[in-house]
Amino acid sequence: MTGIAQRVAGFEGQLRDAGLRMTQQRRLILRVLAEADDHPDAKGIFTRAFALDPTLSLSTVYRTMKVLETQGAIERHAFEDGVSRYEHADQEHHDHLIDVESGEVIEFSSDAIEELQRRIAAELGYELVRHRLELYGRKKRPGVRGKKG
Amino acid sequence: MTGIAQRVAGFEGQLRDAGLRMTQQRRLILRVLAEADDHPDAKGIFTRAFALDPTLSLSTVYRTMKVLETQGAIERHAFEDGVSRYEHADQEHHDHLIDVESGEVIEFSSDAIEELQRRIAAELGYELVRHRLELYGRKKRPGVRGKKG
DNA sequence: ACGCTATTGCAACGCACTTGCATTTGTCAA
DNA sequence: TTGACAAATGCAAGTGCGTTGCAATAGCGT
Repeated sequence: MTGIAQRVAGFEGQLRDAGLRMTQQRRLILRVLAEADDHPDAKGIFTRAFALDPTLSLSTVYRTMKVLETQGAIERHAFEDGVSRYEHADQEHHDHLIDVESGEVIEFSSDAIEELQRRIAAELGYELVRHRLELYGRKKRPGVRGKKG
Repeated sequence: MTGIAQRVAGFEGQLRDAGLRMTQQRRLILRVLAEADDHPDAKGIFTRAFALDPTLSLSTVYRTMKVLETQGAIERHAFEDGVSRYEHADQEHHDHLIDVESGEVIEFSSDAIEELQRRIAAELGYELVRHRLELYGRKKRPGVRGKKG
């Protein structure tokens, strides 16, 4: 895993190249994101960041998320409830499985499914640009399999 | 294809069994949905239905969509823009490919991808409950293939 | 240190969707 | 048919997430 400090520093240069500024607020939000191992929404990010700097405002979070997304520093997802959730983007492409009972989000990736999607699009006469795949599942209890359980 | 009239009549019985009423508004919305071959949102359905009966209100459309979904008469999807789109449910399961240029929605289904998803979930220790799969693609121009085109 | 302008906080706004309430209207029983 | 009761409707107000106009603040190059 890359260190948080390096990540933030690296992003600072990226911003500067785009003529943007590395503000206290952006640094703070970036840190919260880097420390997150889940998929928080704007309010969640705000809450965590606000605890560290109570002058932060929610609209700054929204604006910052937009900047970060444009810069490719984070990825935005909207699961079933429709609210935008974020994760930092310094990782391999992956899709998500959501536990329908707990709401827990599990990441996974499958070359087979990526390839299959590309092929399906091709068969329909399309070049695949991107996709959205979410699996919703229920945890299997080990030892219970089949109707006769 | 099933006739619209039968579909509406069939649904009427379904409603009655659930202790609900077949009102003029529901009949009207059902007809609009049956005649739609696209994936309209609530406002789109309202516009089409309003043209046939200008006493209809938008909140009735929203409420009716909820009833229809609960009864399993329609399916709700939310693509990238987040607004809910609807289609009648008397068809096989399918996923969607969205043309990123025109917004056109193409339906497709693939047993291979269904099976693969089930397997992936199983490998993570989950039983697949449902999924959401959307492909976003760009129309391939015939005769242009590869970089040297 | 200075000045330009990006960025911020705040409050107001936009949009999709929901809801409280008084009124209308299916439906079922007589 | 008619009557009555609960379900459904229209309207307007309310939610919730996200955006935006504006005046004040603060990065950053000089």
